[in-house]
Amino acid sequence: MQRKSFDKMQCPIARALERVGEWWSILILRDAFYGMTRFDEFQKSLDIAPNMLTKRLTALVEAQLLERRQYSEKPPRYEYILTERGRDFRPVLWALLEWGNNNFFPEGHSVDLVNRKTGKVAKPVVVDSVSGKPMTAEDFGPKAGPAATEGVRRRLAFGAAKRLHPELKPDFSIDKVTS
Amino acid sequence: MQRKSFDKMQCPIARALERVGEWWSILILRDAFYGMTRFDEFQKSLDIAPNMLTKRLTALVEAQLLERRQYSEKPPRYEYILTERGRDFRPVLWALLEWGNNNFFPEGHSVDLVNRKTGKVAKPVVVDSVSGKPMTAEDFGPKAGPAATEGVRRRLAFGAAKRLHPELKPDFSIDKVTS
DNA sequence: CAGTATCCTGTCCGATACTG
DNA sequence: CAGTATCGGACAGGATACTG
Repeated sequence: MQRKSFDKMQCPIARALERVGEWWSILILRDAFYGMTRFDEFQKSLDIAPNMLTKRLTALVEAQLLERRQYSEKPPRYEYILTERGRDFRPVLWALLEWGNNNFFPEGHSVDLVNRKTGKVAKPVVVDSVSGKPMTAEDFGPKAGPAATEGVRRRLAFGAAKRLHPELKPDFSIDKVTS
Repeated sequence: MQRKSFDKMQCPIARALERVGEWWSILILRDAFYGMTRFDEFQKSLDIAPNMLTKRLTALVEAQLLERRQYSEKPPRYEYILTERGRDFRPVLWALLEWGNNNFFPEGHSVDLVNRKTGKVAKPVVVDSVSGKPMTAEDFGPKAGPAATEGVRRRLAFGAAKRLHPELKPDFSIDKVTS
């Protein structure tokens, strides 16, 4: 064992990273969203070593983010298509893009997300679709779910304890809620 | 050189990954959002080797996601506080959490994002704050920005070309927009 | 408590050559 | 075109011991 399995940690972020935490994985998904499906399309775009690409593609297929589909009988040819689970990853990619744009492009943006109808540059924000409110740290926070284990509870309790320090402003967890 | 520098790639997602692409980095940020600030708080929560934690913390400080702040003269003690750039990462974390919850917790959620006022479990979605519309792949797509380089343009053009295949449904880029 | 110092192993990753 | 095979280097990451 070199790296610990994050699956043991009962945390949704850790489990997500278990599938897309590798350096190349997210970039491959990005290109899949750009419409790429074939081995050499990915390879040219990413300038990645072929053996590495094979490995990452295989892992993404096993994690069911991509589906390997034969599109030619002879010669046998395969393409890699985003599954629903893979397409569901889009919000993460966009949040990451927005963060990258805002923080690491002093020279100006290279890519923007654009409204197809109006042509205007979009400004992605995360909103709670239940209440319709933007998900600020003041109004929303993490809370133990039905399947929470001891480790998770401890971490959440920690945030609740620190709530007393008003000069720090993290996402303090919610231990007791006025429901 | 082991890994290529993603900074060379003029892509916002690649640049973002340059800072948070390491396995532990995002988990450290998660705990920072939970309110943790000290070395041993992170260490206990993550069960990470101390030398690795030192390395990752240093990298996050250098990337200006965390700030190392002295909170005691003698003995000299430091804590790690989220900078604004670090706090700005929250939407990514929440998108990742949501994706993890939806896809890898058949046994039920361990952590939910909750509306503090109503106590209801939130459903995070990405919305364009300019138009107020949910950012679906049909209505929004990536487009070359003012500082786009040749490599980026090529990738975007690729998506546009594939637009002709209606059976595939990626985020085809926007080459020409009816503004 | 907050790390530093060593040592070791696994593997990520790149480079290159080769195949049906 | 779509990979497989092989090689080697760098380093992430783990384990442990130690320090002020």
